[in-house]
Amino acid sequence: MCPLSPGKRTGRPRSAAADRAILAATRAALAEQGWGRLTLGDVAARAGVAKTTLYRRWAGKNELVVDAVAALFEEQLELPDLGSLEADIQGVVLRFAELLNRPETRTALMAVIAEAAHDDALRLRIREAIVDRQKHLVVLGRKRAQARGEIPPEEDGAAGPERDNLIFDVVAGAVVHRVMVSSEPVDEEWAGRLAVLLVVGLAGLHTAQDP
Amino acid sequence: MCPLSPGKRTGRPRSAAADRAILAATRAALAEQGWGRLTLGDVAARAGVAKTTLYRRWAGKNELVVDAVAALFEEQLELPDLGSLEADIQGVVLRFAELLNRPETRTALMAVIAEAAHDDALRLRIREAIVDRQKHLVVLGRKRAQARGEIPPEEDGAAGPERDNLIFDVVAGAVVHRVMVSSEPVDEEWAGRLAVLLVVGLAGLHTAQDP
Amino acid sequence: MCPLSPGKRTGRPRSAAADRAILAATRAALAEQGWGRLTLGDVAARAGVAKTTLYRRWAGKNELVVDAVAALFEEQLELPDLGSLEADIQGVVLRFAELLNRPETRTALMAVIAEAAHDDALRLRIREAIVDRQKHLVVLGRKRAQARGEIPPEEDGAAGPERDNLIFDVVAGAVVHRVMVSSEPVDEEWAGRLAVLLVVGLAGLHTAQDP
Amino acid sequence: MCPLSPGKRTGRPRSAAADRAILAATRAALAEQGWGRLTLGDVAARAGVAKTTLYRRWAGKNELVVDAVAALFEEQLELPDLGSLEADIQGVVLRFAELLNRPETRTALMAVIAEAAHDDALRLRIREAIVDRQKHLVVLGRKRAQARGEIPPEEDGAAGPERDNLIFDVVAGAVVHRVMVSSEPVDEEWAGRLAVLLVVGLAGLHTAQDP
DNA sequence: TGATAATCGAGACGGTACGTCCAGTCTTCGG
DNA sequence: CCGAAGACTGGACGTACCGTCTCGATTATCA
Repeated sequence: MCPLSPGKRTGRPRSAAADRAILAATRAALAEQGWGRLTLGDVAARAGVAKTTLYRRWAGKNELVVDAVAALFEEQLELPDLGSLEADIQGVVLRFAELLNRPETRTALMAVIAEAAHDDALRLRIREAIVDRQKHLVVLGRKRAQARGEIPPEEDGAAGPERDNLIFDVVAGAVVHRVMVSSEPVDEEWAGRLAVLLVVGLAGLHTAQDP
Repeated sequence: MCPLSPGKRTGRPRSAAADRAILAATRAALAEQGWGRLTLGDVAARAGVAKTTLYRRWAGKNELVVDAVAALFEEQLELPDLGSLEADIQGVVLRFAELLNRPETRTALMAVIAEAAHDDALRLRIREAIVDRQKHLVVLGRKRAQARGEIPPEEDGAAGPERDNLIFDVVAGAVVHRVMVSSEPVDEEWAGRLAVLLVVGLAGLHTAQDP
Repeated sequence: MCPLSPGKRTGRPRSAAADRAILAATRAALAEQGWGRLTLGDVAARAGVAKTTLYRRWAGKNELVVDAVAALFEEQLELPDLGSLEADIQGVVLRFAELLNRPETRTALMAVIAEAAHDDALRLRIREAIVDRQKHLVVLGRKRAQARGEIPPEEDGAAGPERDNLIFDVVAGAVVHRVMVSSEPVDEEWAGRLAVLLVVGLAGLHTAQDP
Repeated sequence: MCPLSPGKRTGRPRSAAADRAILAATRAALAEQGWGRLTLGDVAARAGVAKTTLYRRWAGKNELVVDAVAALFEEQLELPDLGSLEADIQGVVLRFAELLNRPETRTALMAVIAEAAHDDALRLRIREAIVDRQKHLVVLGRKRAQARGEIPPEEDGAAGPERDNLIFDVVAGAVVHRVMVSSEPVDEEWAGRLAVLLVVGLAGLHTAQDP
């Protein structure tokens, strides 16, 4: 997630403040203009930095924006323990939606995902910086539910992780789609319905798979 | 889904052939170059049309691409009648995933959604041209299932449409997320699991709501 | 100087009013925008006429403007008989300068001359429509002066017409240069000095040629 | 006569070579294509320079062409010392006519003058870059003639400069008119006649003014 | 009284150039 | 060596006109 490796040790050292200013400026510009109108010249100007400095540290728009966005996800997402699987899901859905409604995240996340559609390296970078952190929450939630006895303990085999992935895609996908495409609010009611759907459906998956 | 409204009746009428050629050229260019390298000049040249003609009908890249992609959804997305709700869902999921794996759709859809994050008019256009058509499938699927007796008939109230919207966001969101973010294949097995999750979870929603 | 030949006799006849409106609109637009920003679309709009109508009658910008300008010179220039060659010259210089100070003439005349720099047909058209009419004044003025006995009568040979041409170029050229390039006023004083210069110089030419 | 003022001192300095290449390319393109077909894109390409560079230094076609042509006047127009006022005038007239017969000058000079008819800034630029240099020749010629005793020494008052201006407008105007409008050759004979007219007329002006 | 024919308005069409903007690189100065 | 400033090439942008065309609607003369 860091800029291009500095590597050398002689000469004037790079300003760490500049790095922070650039990333902040990137987020601000992105929120205002969107990906398509985001210009590196504008970012540099906002950060009070020369374009040269910017290009010395990042290879291009994509890399810069991914780094800028990754910081947003760094500490925002954690799984609250609300006593039941259904409540936990509802809680994390609400948190995630809240994150997606902040204009900087809203624009930035979709922009990098879109750009990743034809850029494998960028996709990998997104996975490491953002997605894997989220996916971890699913595993954690499942383990808690198993500990509570809400769902049966892990059977050995590929079915478990596959189920985790399905849950992850459903939760993240549904929230993103609701917010970005349907552009309707993710409130407690909607989140509750999604949670019910998942908990009940998840039980159905278990019985369907190992009868 | 159509270009900017003509509205008048005098003067030389717009060539319908040009419309078709432009949309086809847009899809071809999109598949070859990707969103970032797509130039309207190139599209015009491929379509054998002047740039002016293109700008006379669409306000910009985004609007053009939405219309170009919408046509794909029109012809590709229909609900197969496979005998059961679960099979129907599985079928439409597979079709949708196939559509999302085409390079033109893959690249275009996410890019316009990202751009729509800060452009209300574009979001509206996407909704009309693409999303509403997809949502119609959900309604159709529910009615078929009710006719088959798989789910209880419509109760009056807001709960029905809300449930449709939830289903829609879950199906579309999960497929998009699986393909674009997790970048893992949507095969029959995954689609089957998602279908089970939904059918079972949907039943749970009914019992949870009107016990 | 007229529009393209109609030639036929059946069908709807061309509107004579349109012709006048177009020429007037051309002069107006030319005065406001200058040659470089003069657009035929604008002329058509001002004249309340379709572009088609305009192109049906004139082959292009040049032809249209020459015709539009020629009308200005049609009846504006005549030689006042003020009793002496010097006074006549002063008078015609003042009239010509006044014509050149009207914004429509100012812009239009120079524009067509400039365009004629690389268009022989246009130069010919200008000569016939505008220049020859002016040159006639020189001949007329000389004859009057000879009748008054101010200058010796015509000797046979090429020297006479050559001298007329010189006078013509000097008078017309000096006025145009004063107005357009030096952009200083052509007042009675300046016109008077030019007249003296010419009358005295002209006498010098006679004695220099036939001693 | 120079491009837009730079003013600052930091950053990469402007390439002087680019300036020369652009002006040369402008003259070449002008000679080949004429004013109407002169394209700034073409000029840039000929000069091996990006269009941006061109627009960074000149505000438009007119300004660029004025500067490009001004260089020609700089090197071509000087006053030969041929021993007498009459011979000097004849000489400079022939040189000026030769300059006006070059296709690049012919086309360019009239076009910018025409455009200046409704553009004060452009008129000023022409004056500074071209006209004042020519006018200087008149002053120089008069001083030489006074030194030779051909015309009386300067009397104090406004009459002197006014007379210079008259001479200037007559010489420049007559030559331009002969070449551009009458389109007849400026040969030694014609130039000689003009010189006689001026020298004799000039003397007449002196006696008419201070008898 | 129609038929025929050229006109009219409106405005879309293929083109060409425009002048602007941005990406990414390079060059200079100063710290 | 770093950083700010800013000029550089290159290429797409969206706009403006050009001169042509295709319409439907007039308006004349000829049959």
